[in-house]
Amino acid sequence: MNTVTMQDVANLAGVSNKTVSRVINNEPSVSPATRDKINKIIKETNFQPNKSAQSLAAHRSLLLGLLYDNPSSAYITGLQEGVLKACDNFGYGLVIHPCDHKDSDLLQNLRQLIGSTRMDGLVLTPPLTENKALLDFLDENNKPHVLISPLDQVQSNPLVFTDDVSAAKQVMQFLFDHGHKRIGFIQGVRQRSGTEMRYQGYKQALEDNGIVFDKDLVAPGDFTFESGELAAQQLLRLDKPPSAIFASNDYMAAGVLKAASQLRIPVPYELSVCGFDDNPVARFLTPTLTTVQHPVTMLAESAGELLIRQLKKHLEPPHKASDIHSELIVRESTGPVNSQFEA
Amino acid sequence: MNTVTMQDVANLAGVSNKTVSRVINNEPSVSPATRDKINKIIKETNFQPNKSAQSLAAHRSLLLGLLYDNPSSAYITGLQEGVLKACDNFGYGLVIHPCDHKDSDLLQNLRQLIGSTRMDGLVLTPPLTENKALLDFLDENNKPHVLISPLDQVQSNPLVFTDDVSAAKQVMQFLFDHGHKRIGFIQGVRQRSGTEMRYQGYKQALEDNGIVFDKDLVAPGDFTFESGELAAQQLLRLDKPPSAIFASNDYMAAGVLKAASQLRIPVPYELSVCGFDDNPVARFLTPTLTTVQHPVTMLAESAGELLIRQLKKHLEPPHKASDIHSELIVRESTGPVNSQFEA
DNA sequence: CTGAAAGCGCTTACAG
DNA sequence: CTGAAAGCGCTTACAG
Repeated sequence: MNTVTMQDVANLAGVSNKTVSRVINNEPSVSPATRDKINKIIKETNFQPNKSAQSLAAHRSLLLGLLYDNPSSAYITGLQEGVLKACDNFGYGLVIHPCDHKDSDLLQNLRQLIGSTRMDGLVLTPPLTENKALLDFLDENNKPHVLISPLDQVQSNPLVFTDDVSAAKQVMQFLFDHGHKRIGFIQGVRQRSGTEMRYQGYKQALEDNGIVFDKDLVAPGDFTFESGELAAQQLLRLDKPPSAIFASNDYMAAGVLKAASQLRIPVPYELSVCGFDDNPVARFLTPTLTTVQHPVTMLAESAGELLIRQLKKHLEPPHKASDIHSELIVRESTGPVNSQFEA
Repeated sequence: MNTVTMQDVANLAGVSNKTVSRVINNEPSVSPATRDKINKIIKETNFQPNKSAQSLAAHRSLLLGLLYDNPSSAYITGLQEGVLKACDNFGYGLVIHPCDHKDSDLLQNLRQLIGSTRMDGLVLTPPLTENKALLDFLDENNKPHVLISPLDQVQSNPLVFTDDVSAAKQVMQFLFDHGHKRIGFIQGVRQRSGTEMRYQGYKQALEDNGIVFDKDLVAPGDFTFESGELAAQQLLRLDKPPSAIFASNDYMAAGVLKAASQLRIPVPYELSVCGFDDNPVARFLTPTLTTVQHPVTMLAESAGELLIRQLKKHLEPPHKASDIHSELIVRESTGPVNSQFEA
């Protein structure tokens, strides 16, 4: 296939390979004329530097690692798309690594992976972002890493984050605006920052609207469909059931739709349902789900860029963090209280 | 991190680096004693060969490429999981490459990708497996590739396949067994082998059961939710509507559920619905969807192994193809004709 | 069964 | 602004 080497280009241009190297790496101190000539030859010959040779000589792999442990395929492919975009833009390759955050061999496997790929840096996603042992391990081994995560406290690591508190408040405000006052809430897995932030958003929105918090309207969940179904059964069987349920993610919201169907409660006429994440499932349900779009691809691209900037000394220093906004997506599963929509 | 080199291991073992190389690559003609001693030192020092050096010296990247253009995230992550497993087992890395099979720059982008990564071989999935120009391009550039695809004709390329005809027949047989005689069918994108095979399965099953084919019961679709909804509306408004609808994939089956809901036709009491693929959405719908599990992870692992065998001369020659079976998953959306289930 | 020499295609550190 | 030399850590081709 492409077997042109840097030396070939250098010979054609009548310069040393070092000068070609300078052009490839965008180093300064090459005369414009020389640079142009070399670039022209690179284009003509379709020269592409050999990554293995670059890595070996420069003691860096030009590889980024992407670590995740998430049950949502849509989240994973969104992540990959974003990080790949950043990698492509800066000449990096990507090593994907699905893992199990509860596996006791996690660190051992990771040590193996890093040892064999020599990846230059990593992008981490929840719940791995909350694994102290993992973060310490990366620090000790001097592997730069950027986290993608809801921001719930000051972090010592570079971070790309969403503000899940305000996103949850948006959902609540939408429901208030449609006349709902008794709004149920289904929590996610405990001790995950996103879980806590969405719950805070729920509570703050109640307070901002002068509605007294009622702990009976809060049901536990673990982000699974089944837990959403159970939680909804609990909420809908209350003496004074809610007129709307806000689930901390879309899988649980799908479970709410199922529970409502079994209890013969028509959505959205007697119950409004909201989710979180804008998982594709939200579009395929009947009725379709009102939810919050989680801008995972943009987050991932930012995270990739942030990481690469850290790795490249001659680029500006990394931003400490960046905030990307979520967006409310209104669909059929929500409506005014006791709405009289046509069937 | 791990900065032990082959030379370090050789020095510790009192042999030349060539001998260590032989052990690492499982080459024959090393005395058992020497091999054991070297393996022991490798373990103690936690030595892992530098991939960049291996690639550079051996003129191969030890990288596999995975190409896909599929709207289903679950399909993509399933693929990746399988190919990654094969890669891990044989010391290969994986380069993932989402692409657009309708993009006119497809080949140009691919040329770029292959040139920059030097990937040793590729795994292709539909619809890329049916892109003649792409396959020719890979042949011309001498890049081994394995296809994952339904098998509808003799293929010149190594292939891992499912038999979608018999899988579709399984679905039909299940419906016949429950008394259905008028069964609607929603087709997928034209000229894709899976589409044609599932349709063949539908027709063959009718014939095998002595039921006359009725073209009014077949509606076109394109694998999207929306197309399934439209097709179902068409079928359900027939003078003699079907008592069951078999959609060529789960997204379209989800659309059928929506259409049924809007037409106030209760599923499964007055209509049974079947899909194909066992996409996660099938579990989250209400009612849950009866479908055919597409064993994509197993297919992908087989494809990866097949490809690696081709690349390694000292392993046995590649099997020409292998067949992996699909499995029917029965869920709530199907039942006997006019079933009187409890609500 | 084992090893010495050359080389893969780049970058680094230095010199000018 | 440019280049000559050494070297990154392996494999190849050969010799014994």
